[in-house]
Amino acid sequence: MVKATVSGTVGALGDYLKEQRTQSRLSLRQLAEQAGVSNPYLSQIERGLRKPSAEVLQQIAKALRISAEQLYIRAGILSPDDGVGGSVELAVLGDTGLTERQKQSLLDVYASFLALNAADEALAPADSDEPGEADVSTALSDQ
Amino acid sequence: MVKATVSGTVGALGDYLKEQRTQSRLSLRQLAEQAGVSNPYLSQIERGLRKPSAEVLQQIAKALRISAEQLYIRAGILSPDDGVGGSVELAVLGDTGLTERQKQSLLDVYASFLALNAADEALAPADSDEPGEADVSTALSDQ
DNA sequence: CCAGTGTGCTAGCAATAGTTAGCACTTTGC
DNA sequence: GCAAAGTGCTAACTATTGCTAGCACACTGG
Repeated sequence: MVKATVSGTVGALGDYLKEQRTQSRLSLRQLAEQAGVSNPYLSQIERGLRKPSAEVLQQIAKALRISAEQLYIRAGILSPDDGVGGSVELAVLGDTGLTERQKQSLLDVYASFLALNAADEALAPADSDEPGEADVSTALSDQ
Repeated sequence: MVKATVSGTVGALGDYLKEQRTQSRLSLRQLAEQAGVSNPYLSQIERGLRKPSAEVLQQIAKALRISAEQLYIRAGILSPDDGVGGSVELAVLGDTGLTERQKQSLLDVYASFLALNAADEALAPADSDEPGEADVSTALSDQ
């Protein structure tokens, strides 16, 4: 079964989209209705046969509670560090949806990752690619 | 001269777009070339006659060094504090010091926090049955 | 005065986004 | 066993995107 993507990148978007949808336990029709598009069309987007318009993509992202920009990035359409090079610390601290403790925890984890990588790099340089599907999906204990 | 906006919101996007372009001292053709679209088309977008596709909008935003999400928000298409806690996601995804798996983990934790708070705030469990029992420390040690 | 180049805009066409109607398959309940 | 309602997909059509060619106006400098 060959994959019939219209143009490389779109397939990735569709895959990510579907992944997010199923993870949200939404049926194709449900998401389609929430996003205000027809279900066949959403189906085609997920299979990479169509490229959604800006408005449609926005609606879908909204329905999935994710950023459209993130959708682009994850789909490989937009390079992560183009004009949007916001620092993680600032973004986290400025987030109004997090408590102070949560911010602290998040930044601790972030710092740990960076430290870990720094140590790694010292030992074995030249690491860049990995097919990461690290689904932690953890509901942590109360913060 | 009838006001010829295709649909309310688009006009706003066009206005903001033009504002950004002139502010960057770019001619219509210059921006069009940088964004990889034709100048007549860009013109039409600015006047609210056409709604650009997701890809085109992204290219334009990139050429203007602004976020497409910002474009949406400023144009009034997307409400600022909607589903878009996006800046954290963007910052994390754009961080070159993290591996993909680490980004995923971090964002999962972040999402968990948000979900937790949302549930709290609404005082409505609205639970969707979380399978994972992992914990921050687990996510950490395993990267 | 008029070629040359810059600006943005209009017209008309080709490609494709997004639609409604309906098929095939699976599960649920009577 | 089979209606009913769920899932996703195909097909044919309309509406819109985004293109190329070219116009009208302003500003240069020869």
